[in-house]
Order: sequence, then C-alpha cells, then structure tokens
Amino acid sequence: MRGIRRLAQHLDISIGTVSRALNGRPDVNEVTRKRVLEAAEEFGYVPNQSGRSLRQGTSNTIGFMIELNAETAANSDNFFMGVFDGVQSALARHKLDLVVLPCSTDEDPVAYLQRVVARRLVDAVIISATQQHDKRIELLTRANIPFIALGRSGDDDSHPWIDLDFEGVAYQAVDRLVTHGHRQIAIAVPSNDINLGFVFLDAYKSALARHGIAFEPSYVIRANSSEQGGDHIADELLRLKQRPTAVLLIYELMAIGLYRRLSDAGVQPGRDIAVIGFREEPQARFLSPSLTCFRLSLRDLGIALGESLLATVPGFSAHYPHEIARKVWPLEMVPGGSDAFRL
Amino acid sequence: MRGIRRLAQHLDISIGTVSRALNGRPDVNEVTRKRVLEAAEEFGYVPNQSGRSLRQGTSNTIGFMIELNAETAANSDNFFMGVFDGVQSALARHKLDLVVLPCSTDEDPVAYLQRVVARRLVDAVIISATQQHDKRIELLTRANIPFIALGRSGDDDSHPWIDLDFEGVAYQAVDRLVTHGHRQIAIAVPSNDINLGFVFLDAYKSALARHGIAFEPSYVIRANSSEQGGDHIADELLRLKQRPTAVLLIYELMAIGLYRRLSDAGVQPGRDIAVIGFREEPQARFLSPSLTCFRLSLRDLGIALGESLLATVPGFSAHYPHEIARKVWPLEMVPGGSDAFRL
DNA sequence: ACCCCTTCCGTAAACGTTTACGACGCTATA
DNA sequence: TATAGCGTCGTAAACGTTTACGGAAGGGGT
Repeated sequence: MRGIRRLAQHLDISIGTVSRALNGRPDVNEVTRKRVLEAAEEFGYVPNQSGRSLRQGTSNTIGFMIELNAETAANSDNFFMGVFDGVQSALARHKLDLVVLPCSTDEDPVAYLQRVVARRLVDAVIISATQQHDKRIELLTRANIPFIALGRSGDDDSHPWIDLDFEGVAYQAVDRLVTHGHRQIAIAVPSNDINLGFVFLDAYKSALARHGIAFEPSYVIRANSSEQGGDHIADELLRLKQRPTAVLLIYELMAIGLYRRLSDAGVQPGRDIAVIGFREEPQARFLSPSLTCFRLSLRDLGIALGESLLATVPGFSAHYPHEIARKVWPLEMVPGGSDAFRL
Repeated sequence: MRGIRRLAQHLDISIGTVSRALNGRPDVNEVTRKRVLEAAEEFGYVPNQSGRSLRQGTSNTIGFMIELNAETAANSDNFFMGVFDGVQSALARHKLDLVVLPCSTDEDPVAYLQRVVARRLVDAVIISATQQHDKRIELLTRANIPFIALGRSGDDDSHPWIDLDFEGVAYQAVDRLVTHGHRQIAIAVPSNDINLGFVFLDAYKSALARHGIAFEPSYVIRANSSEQGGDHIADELLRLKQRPTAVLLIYELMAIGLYRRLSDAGVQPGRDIAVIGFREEPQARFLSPSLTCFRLSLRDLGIALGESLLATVPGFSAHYPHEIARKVWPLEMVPGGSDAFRL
C-alpha cells in the first residue's frame, strides 16, 4: 500500500478525507486536518503528480521553451537564467512549478512544441525568441493552451506578450545622440528573422523621424549577436563612403568585436564614433571607454511574465486583472563614455 | 470520448489493441498496426503522459537540475546550454525527453529536489554544481532515483559522475609553464565550496609535486567566477612579496578583470606574467594577448552525460555497459600568447 | 416529537493508459 | 477427429488521485 492510501490507513480515515484535508477543502474538521498534515509531514508524503494530473486534467507545471540554436548557445543564457528565476518565483506563490523545455538543435521547434502540448506535460507555456510569423503561436492558439510570448510577434494583438521596450530605448538613444550633434546614426540588427530585429528597426526609424532625420538604408547593418558580429559591423561601417558618426547595437556583445576592429583601424570609440549598446551585459563591462547601455532587472521581468501568464490560465486568473498582457518592459539608460563627446 | 478511446472507436477495435499497436508489441497483426498508426497520425494522437505515467510508474522524462544563484545568473554561463543540447540529443534516441529544473534563488536546493522526486516528475536526474558534501546525492540515493552528477563530489565512488579532466588540465598547464622556466605558479580557485575547486587545487598540487616544486599556500587565491574575481586576483598577486611568474585561472572570465587590473599596474600579461585560463569562453576570445586555455565540446559532454545516465536507468541499461560511469572528460589545450614567453 | 440545516466523512466513479489473462479461430500434427 | 499450438484480439484490472454525492450525527428551531 502506497501513496495516499498508506496515509489513510495509518490514520484510519478514508482517502477522500485525506485528500480534502491536504487540499485545503473547507469540509473537513480542523483537528482531522491537523492530524493529516502532521502524518503527511512525517511520512514525507507528496501527492503523485500523474495521479492528480490524470484526474484534474492539469499538471500544475508551466513550461518555458527555449531553443538551443548556435545563437543561444554562444551567448544569451545569462539572459534566461535571470528570467527563469523570476518566473519560478512568481509561480511558486501559486504552488506551480516551472520546467524549462529545451528544444535541441536536432529538432524542429514547432514539432517539439507540438509533442509537448499533446502529451499534456504542462498547463501553459512561455515561448521566447518569437519570430515574426511564428508557427508556435498558431499551434498554441489552435490547441487552446494558455501561453505568453517573451517578445512580440508579427500580429501582436492576437496573443499576450511582454517585450523589452525597444521604442523607449531607440528614442532615448537617438535623442541623446542628436543632442550631442549626431545626424548620421547607424543601427545593427540581427541577421536572422527574429522579430525583435524588426521592432528595433521600426523604433529606430520613428525615432529618426521625430528629429526630421531621413532614413538611410545603407546605415542598417545586419550581423549576428556575437563579437564576430561586431567585427562585421566595424567592417561595414568603415566601408561606407558617408561614414556614420554613431552606431546603435542591438546586442551588447557586438561591442567587443566592434571596439577592437575599429581601434585597429584607428577609429576610437567614444572619440571618433559614438556607440550605444542595447542590453547591459556583464561581459562588456570592462570595455574602455565604458559603453553607454540600457539596464533591466531580469528577475522582475520574469516575475511579470509569470504573473501575466497566470492571468490567462483558467483557475488562476481570479487574482489578476483579466486583460491580456501586451506590455513593454522599461529599461534604464546607463550613460558611459562611449558616446560622451559632441560633434 | 477522447484519447485512445476515440481512436479505438473510430477504428472499431479495442483500446488494448490500439495501445499494443502503438507500443510496438509483437502480438498484433501488421495490417492492424498499420491502420492504427495511420489513424493516430491523422488524428494527431499522442498518448497522454499522465495516463501512462500512472500505469507504468515512469514518466519518460529526465530532469536536469540547475541552481539559479547569483553565480550562474550573473556571469555568462553559456556552459549549460551546450550541455542541454547534447543530453537532449542522447535521450531523444530512446524517446525520452529532457526538462530543465531551475531551482530559484528563493528555495533551498535540497527541498526543491525533494519535491521534484516525490512528485515523480522525472525518472532520473542530472545534478550539477556538485558540492563536496552534497545532500542531494544522499537524497537521491535514499529515494532510489537514478542520477548522475556533472562534477565529482567528496565521495565520488558512491555515485556515477562525469567531470572535466582537471588533472589533465593542471598537468598540461604546469608542464608547459615549467618548460618555459616557471617555478612560482599561482592558482585561482572558487571562493565558495563547490567541489571542483578542491579537485582543481589537488590536481595543481600533484602537478607541482611531479616537478619537485614545493606548494606555497599563499599562491592559492580564492575569487568568484567573474571579472571582479579577476580584479581581486590581480590585487592579491600584486600584494605578494614573492610575486608568482604565472597564474592558473579556473574560470576564464576572471582573465578579463585580471588583464585590465594587471595592465593598469604596469604588469603585462604574456610578457611579465604568464596566464592560463581553464575553459574557453567565447567572451574572452578578444583578449590580447590571446589567452592560453582549454577547449571541450559541450554537446559531446552532454551526450556522454545522457548516455551514462541511461546506463543506470532500469529498462535502458541494456544498450549500455553496466558499469557505473566515473569518468573525466578530456579538454584540448589551445595555446595562446598569454604564456608564450620564457623566463 | 418532528424536521431542517450544518458539519463532517465515507463511497465510488472517473481521468487515460498499459498489460496480464483468457478467448477465439485457424493450422498442423497425431 | 481430437488436440495442441499459434496468432490475434477483447476484457478488465490497475496505477494514485480528486470530487460529486449521499449519509450519519448532532444541534436548534417549531
């Protein structure tokens, strides 16, 4: 005899009562409940998840899908670890657990997610690295699985999401640069079709427009999110006839390669060209002159993500406003020396 | 009607036969099996995990526990993503899935693991960041849950593990330094009580002994795994009366702070002091002179980890040698300019 | 004395699978 | 023809929970 039966037998009461006592139902005598809780503690009893899942049709776990492509493997996981922490913390308040679902490089992300939701492993999921036309959103909507996206997609009002405030970043950065006399501002965006690239680019365009600066297509440089990407950006910048006086980087790691390559060419960041990085990365903190960048609390972002997700999950939405989350997450500018000069 | 029942009804056969057909049992007619498989495909049927878990007592998922302390969150740990990929790939061959179990900063790791195993969420687990006396090992052993540790513990023959070859690294590094004329070799180890620090230190000691060099306690510098840690190491090195001519770093990121701080003090890495880093990090590749370090394939390590774990899981051990894995993972030296001078 | 209401608890069905067991029809052998 | 064996399939129990339902006991009102 195992599980709840063992407990019931030991206490000489029915398993139904034990279950009710443990689940905080009102229709159980408080002294009985106390006995049950103590015995559960003593026996180290924890309800079998399969049993409850089967009966209730819910698993009490939330999945956070990440994709293990070369990009994420190379640099971005200090981003996720912080977010995981926040999500886990938000979910714990509701006795939910977070599991991370890593989609390997071997497998198609849509097929992977399909399998996960069909097996009913999780009650809801968080997806990240949203594409502009993301098949996963389609899949989750069709399967009626609550989810939230970390990052906007092409049709962002069809689903809940939280994204970084690219508009705010672009506005602040361009404002600052323009104040310092810059008019020729380049931008580095990802080379793949992840949606944040488009969002960032749009924000950059409208920031320029606000200052009456014409958009120059050749100032848009595509690169991947590594220091090699930074090398590439430097090469492109140096190749331009009308060389920009400032550049905005979507990934801060790009700055590492960029600094080196530009310095090698005799162009000094912070003196000859202004550089602003997007998200503060601990690895880039050593750069000299220090990089002007934007800071956010990953943990708080994770908490918001968790809570906004719960607001869409039946049974938990009570505690939350039931409007669908579509919000941008603010970042705080950290001024450095990389753009502290006037033209 | 849902699930397997729906499928059975549609095919007008019993659910037992459907189940047997899907699970590849021999006692089902091949034409029947074909019909079942086709219908399953058509209906997008995937067995409910709770149902099978409940019946079989296994969940077909493996957990990889990670701890989200400040250490992992802050410094760029691209380490895990690569390993996840390998593990996932190894497990997929057996139709198992990997879930990552992130223990938040809020929670005690042992209590967290306790909850996970009690709920029977996973059939086996991989633990990482092994401590010298790791309560988790005790817990898993007592609960009879198959597991493997990424990293040795204090009593390493009581459980399966795979660890990086610290001995090999220390030997190669010390050999190389001694060949270049060094006798005063410092070492930087973690400031917390993670076991790899002790292992690395022991390896360093015996490498010294092989060359008849006396161990000098003041040459052991404790620091955390960040560039700030590197700052601290530099300070300590500069403070020593008998300054070492070489230093061995357990975390490569330390090199970033170390380089800067030493340079500021007029001590040039690669000329005045030899530096060797432990594990190649993409973020440190920009350092000049380039850091001599050690390379490994994270994905292959993950695959080995997955396979060695399966060897201990009842029902999967058939395909694998049934000796318990206790092996070190080799690293390849990548010579750089940071130690390319003779005394 | 009767009935109603409340509090507490036991009973049993249900969730979706897997699998031991037995049944059935067919073939081959005695 | 009887029997054994084989291939194929249906039946039903079991996994560990939760929960709708009903029943027992007691209290309080008429």
